[in-house]
Amino acid sequence: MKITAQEEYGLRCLLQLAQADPESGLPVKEIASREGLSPAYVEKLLRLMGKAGLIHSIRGVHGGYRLTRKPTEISLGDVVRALSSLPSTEEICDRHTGNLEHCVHMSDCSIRSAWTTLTEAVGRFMEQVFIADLIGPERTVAKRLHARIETPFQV
Amino acid sequence: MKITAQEEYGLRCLLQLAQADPESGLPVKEIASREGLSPAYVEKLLRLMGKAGLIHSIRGVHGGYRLTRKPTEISLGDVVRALSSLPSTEEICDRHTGNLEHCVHMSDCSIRSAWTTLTEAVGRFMEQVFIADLIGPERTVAKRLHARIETPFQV
DNA sequence: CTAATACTTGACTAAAAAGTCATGTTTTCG
DNA sequence: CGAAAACATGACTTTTTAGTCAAGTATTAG
Repeated sequence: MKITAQEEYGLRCLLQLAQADPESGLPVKEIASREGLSPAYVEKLLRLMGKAGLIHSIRGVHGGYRLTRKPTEISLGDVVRALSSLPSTEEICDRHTGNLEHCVHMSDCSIRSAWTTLTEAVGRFMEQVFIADLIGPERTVAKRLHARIETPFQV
Repeated sequence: MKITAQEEYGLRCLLQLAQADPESGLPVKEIASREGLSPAYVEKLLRLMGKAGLIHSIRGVHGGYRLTRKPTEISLGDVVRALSSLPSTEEICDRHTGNLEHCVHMSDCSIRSAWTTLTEAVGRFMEQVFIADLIGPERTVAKRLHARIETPFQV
């Protein structure tokens, strides 16, 4: 259970766009150099987010990428879904069938309860956090997230 | 952000041990056939959990694997750590440095706040759930987890 | 003491994810 | 109209993760 490379780098690229002038857009090269990534890789990440409708591009000399929506209207969940996927219980059950066609625990699976509980909580978090919330100094952002989502997983 | 195959299958194998007679232990072959996995793969998963000290084995004709601790004393976090790792913020920052030696956001990273918040919540969940909690019918387990962890990520 | 059961290990292969490359298209500046 | 800037894309290579294999060692029943 980890944050994947695509999720991490894709989010960073999107955040660059969110912080750039919304009128002019940002060229791939510029994003790549700001993040220390190869332009080819940044293209690929932007492509994924473009397919998901989060960004669009303008070709030609003064081209570049821009957000299609405001940073207040793009959730962390939107971004992660574009780049890989949020964990979903169905996916786990469908993919992890071992050597058989169906999972042996199909009808009654206690592990499913655990993943569902976890998965739903992670999903809720990701839908409540917006790109706009992630702009600013680290401390400020941390406070903002904690204020928004009080006592996550309270005991 | 997903549950990995190793985490899923490893947990299933451990749960088989938790449900088996603690005196006699369970042979690899038996676990494999109950879960629809290859014996070779089950060996590998058990090896990982053995290294983490969660289980131990007895060789010979009446051998097999057993838990070293009671199911009430093994957390979901213990299992996931043995099989892959819980997401940790340091790991993300160390591994995702792009083409550079250090991450460009080293000194001040707002994304780190988001991953830290999420990561800590997931970690708390995993430490609060024990293998013993996962034994029983799906509905029962679901209720148990929800009762234990009220309104996770409350709005 | 030997055959059968069962764990042990390191090296191997296969599949998926991450990241790159080459080639092409669009737009604008001079 | 070129040349340059910048996006577009499919195929490719590399790396990581998943899963298998072969050749062991330990234990016990007979």
